[in-house]
Amino acid sequence: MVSVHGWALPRSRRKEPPFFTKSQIISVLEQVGTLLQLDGANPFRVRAYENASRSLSAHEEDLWETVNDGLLIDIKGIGKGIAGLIEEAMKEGSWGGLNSLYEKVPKGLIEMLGIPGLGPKRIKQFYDELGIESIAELRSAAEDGALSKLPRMGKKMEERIIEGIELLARFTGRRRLDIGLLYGEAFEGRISSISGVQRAQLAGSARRRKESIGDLDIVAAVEKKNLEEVTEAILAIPGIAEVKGAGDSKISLILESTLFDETSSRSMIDGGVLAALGGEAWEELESNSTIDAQVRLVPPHVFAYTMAYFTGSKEHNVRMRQRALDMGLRLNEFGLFPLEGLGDMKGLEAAANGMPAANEKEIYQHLKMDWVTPEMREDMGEIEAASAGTLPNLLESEDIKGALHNHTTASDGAASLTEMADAAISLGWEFLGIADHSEVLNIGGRSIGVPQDLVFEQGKEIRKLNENWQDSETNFRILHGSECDILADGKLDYPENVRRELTHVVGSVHALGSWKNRDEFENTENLIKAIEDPTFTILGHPTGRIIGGRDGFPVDMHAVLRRMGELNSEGILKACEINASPYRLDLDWRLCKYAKSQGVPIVINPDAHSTQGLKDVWFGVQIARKGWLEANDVLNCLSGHEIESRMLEGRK
DNA sequence: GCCGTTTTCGGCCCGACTGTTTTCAGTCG
Repeated sequence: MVSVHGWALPRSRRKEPPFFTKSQIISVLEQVGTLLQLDGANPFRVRAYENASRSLSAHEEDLWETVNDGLLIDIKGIGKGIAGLIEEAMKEGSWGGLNSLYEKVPKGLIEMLGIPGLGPKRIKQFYDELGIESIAELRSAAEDGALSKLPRMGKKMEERIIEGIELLARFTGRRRLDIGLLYGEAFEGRISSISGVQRAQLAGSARRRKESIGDLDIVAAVEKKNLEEVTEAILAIPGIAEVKGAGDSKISLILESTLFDETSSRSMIDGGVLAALGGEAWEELESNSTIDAQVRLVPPHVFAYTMAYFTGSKEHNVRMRQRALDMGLRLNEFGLFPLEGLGDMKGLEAAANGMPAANEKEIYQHLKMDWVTPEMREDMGEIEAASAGTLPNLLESEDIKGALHNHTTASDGAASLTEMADAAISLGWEFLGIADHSEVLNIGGRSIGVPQDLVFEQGKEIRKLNENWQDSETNFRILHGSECDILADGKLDYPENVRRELTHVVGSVHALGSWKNRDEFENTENLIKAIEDPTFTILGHPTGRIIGGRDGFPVDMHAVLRRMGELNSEGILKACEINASPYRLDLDWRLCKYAKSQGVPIVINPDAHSTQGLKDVWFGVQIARKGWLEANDVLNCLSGHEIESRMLEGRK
């Protein structure tokens, strides 16, 4: 659902420039794109704003510096018009002509965009012709039959709109990666086992391991003669709540959790994903969830092309097609063919005359590129790297030898120190970092932090366990850390002598309230202040976001990572966590490459509150791969011995 | 609105599905 909250031009609380932050400008540009659509603007002008917003998010430098250096228009996608807008906003604090655009478009129109099947054109038509400004008005107009009197509208559209409004109310939007993968893999398994399906594979954002998934895409290779019976078999799979459409090549439906009722469905899920899922995910599945899914049925010889196409991302595909065009070729979901000489042939007919590809690798080869792993297909530089042969050698799950941020019963964990250690050993790890909450933390009025004297007790217990393992020649050790609260003023919890007792300090913000009510400049300053504390080693869940739950606090992560990079270059270890819980996945993958470029080491931390929770590391690895990270960039790949000395030596 | 080994105009990715039509517009991914 498109949230109307925040759909207004921001007002600056600052007395001097820069009056707005980069993230505020990014969000305004994106909103302007949507508002222009609803205003009936030229679609290419709309796209220009969307592109500008996107390229600004990818822009790694300090925006205020870029503006002052006059380098704004050097950013691809930002021309004279939008550059002027940004400059005025940052320097003068005003938004020029945008005010009238924001006033002109009623907020209810934005909400209507969330209704499936309704887009800007029809919403504008309803507004212009019938004065409809809200979902409630739209509903009554549909029920009264007023909509069907408009051109190219009929009874069916009215029904679809009413259904869409109900769906919007029920369906809360995107699913977390863990939930999406669970559905996706179970459904993929079901379809694969249908006779007549040569192969079926999950594509889309689930295959790209996005942190949240809007809907599932599954591609199935089916001979034409089997199409009918396969379609029938797919529609008979248990767990289909609703069929939204079914054509010759595409079936759209809504899945619900009864898909998992039979154990055979569960057994079809990939071991890695299944193992990584705790009981909570299952409970959530049982309770409420549904997810949209699309199945694409294609002839086996074009399967690779269709997989590439529906894996996306949209942005990656646009670049791929552009590259094909530059080589005089047309790329689509059926194949790759010369622009000339095909006459009016289209789609599958044309594919018969195209360049064959048995797998995705061959498609990329045709375009003179290395194969790009699905996680990286986001147009974040992978097109250029694949063309130049400089793609990174990504981190693998097998490279992980431990993790540094986990909880025990000393704070809010469910398992004891020895239970957590045993679980880590059975995963084949060489080390486990314990980082229970610091003293100040209480949740719901109940203190869950570890009091100072117990920190010293925990240290003794850990030293004893480590000695035992050493004596028995077990290659395993516990690293004694703390997840130390970063207070609102940028100071760390615990007196310094307590923090000095520890091998590592994971500094995290928990009292989000005061951080969310402050502006980005102040938050960035306070976060950097905390990081500069000599005892601080790892930045835990940097923004505090909960996927599908709440946004993080506003902070300029580029600036934070730049400062961390400077300190690392002085030989002081300041690492950044990728919190691997599927609820967080924070540091965001979009920032990993930048962290790496600044020389900031990454630690993938499951933030486990139980033995099962350790397996969340798998999700962190997916996100690290999505962020271009290699084993060298990730501290989890050090041996137990190396990590301990790295932590101790890095502290100055 | 942006962009240019086709630079100041004329493009801007491509196809399926649906519902409305009798050739196509809107939406979606």
